[in-house]
Amino acid sequence: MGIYEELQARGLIAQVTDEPRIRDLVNNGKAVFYIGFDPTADSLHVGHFMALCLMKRLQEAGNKPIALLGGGTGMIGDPSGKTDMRQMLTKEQIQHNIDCFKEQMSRFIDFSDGKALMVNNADWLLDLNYVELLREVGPHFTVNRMLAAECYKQRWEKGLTFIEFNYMIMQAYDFYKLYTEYGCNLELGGDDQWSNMLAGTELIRRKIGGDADAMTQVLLLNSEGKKMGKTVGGAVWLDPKKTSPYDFYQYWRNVADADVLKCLRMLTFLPLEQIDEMDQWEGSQLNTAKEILAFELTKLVHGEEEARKAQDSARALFGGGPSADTPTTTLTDEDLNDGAIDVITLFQKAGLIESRSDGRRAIQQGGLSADDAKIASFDQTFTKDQLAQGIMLRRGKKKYMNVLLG
RNA sequence: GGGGGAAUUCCCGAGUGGCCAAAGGGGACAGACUGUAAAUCUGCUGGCAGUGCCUUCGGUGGUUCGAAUCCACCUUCCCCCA
Repeated sequence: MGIYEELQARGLIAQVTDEPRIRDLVNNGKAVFYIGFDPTADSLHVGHFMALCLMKRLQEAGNKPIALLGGGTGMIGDPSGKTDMRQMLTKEQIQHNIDCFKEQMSRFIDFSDGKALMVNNADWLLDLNYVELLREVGPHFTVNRMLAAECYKQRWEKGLTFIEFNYMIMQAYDFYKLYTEYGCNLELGGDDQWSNMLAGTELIRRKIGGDADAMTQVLLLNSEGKKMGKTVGGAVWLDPKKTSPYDFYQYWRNVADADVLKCLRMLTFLPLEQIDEMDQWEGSQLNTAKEILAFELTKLVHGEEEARKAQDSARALFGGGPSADTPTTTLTDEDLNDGAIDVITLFQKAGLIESRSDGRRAIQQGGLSADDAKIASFDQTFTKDQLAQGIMLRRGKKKYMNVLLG
């Protein structure tokens, strides 16, 4: 089985321009492919992670990846699938984000000895001359075709600004540039990028008669049809400072039953045979599959040690006992009042309640506990001695904090 | 450039002078049930305080005993025409 067939079996391939040709390229290590990453935040997230995994799989199969950082396209903003225009980033923000991206990427992809390249499209896009560009690429696109592109559909209601409308041109130009400068013959991206990618292959064909291909990756949607890797608080980040390894682990540990196998196939590097076996599992047995998924992904992103810690503390917590890796807040004597502290203040210091009112409501509903004993009254207090030994505070089933006296 | 409309608590969306901290829905949170799942049911959702007080309805002023609701100006957004 070649890498192409494996990608297919994992359910990763969404659309391709020319299947036989792409199959031949990637299976024989002849692809020089690129994936673009626009520096919209100071950390990569799960969506990028999928792209990096695809990059890694293809690199291991002997193909050469080019990671394209969007220092130039980031100045425009991709409207694909967005309902609103993004806030424009300053040049400084973009540069900062690029630096963060670079660091995180090099942990996944081997850039040594020219095995992979990292380039920044700011290097060519920022120097473009407007009139020259218009003459160079303008004649190869028609506005009516561009408007018909699926990726702009979402913007019919809210309005598409001219700057964003040009994003497709910029991305097409990138591919053209990489094709001519680096012999890049394949562009990969999320399925929402299809229109932009096609624009690139067409530009290459029309301008210089070259054959370049595009392949999109299936977007990771949950069983409700929403993009995975998002929480109420925002994205699930790869940066441990933004999403802790424990939270990262828990995100995957808590995916819906219907999504576990799909995630295992699409995101992990476990052999397909092993995953197929898990496919037989049912009911609560799926919890094991979820643990495997969470562990494998945490390991890929944060390393084995962090993954182990996250798993241990999750098991300990849900198994009832304390754990050495429980998140801890340390209080000082200044936090105490006459050698004691009241419940609400305590939970507030631990960051488990948003306000004192929130704390009162939580107590009324029986949502708070300390050392597995439910808090029954607002005016319960804890003494210095109790704190000194450490108290495990808990809100609901999943949020907890160990409190110590420092 | 001309004409019309809108801005409400996390989101959508009621509310057109006191009974509004503000209907309803969504989401979030908590409880029951469970498998750290889904579905379902219940509670809860500005802050501080034990029935009271404080801050909120785009911004700034004004009218009034009293304004989310009325007036003026400002800002932003949308729609129609060009």
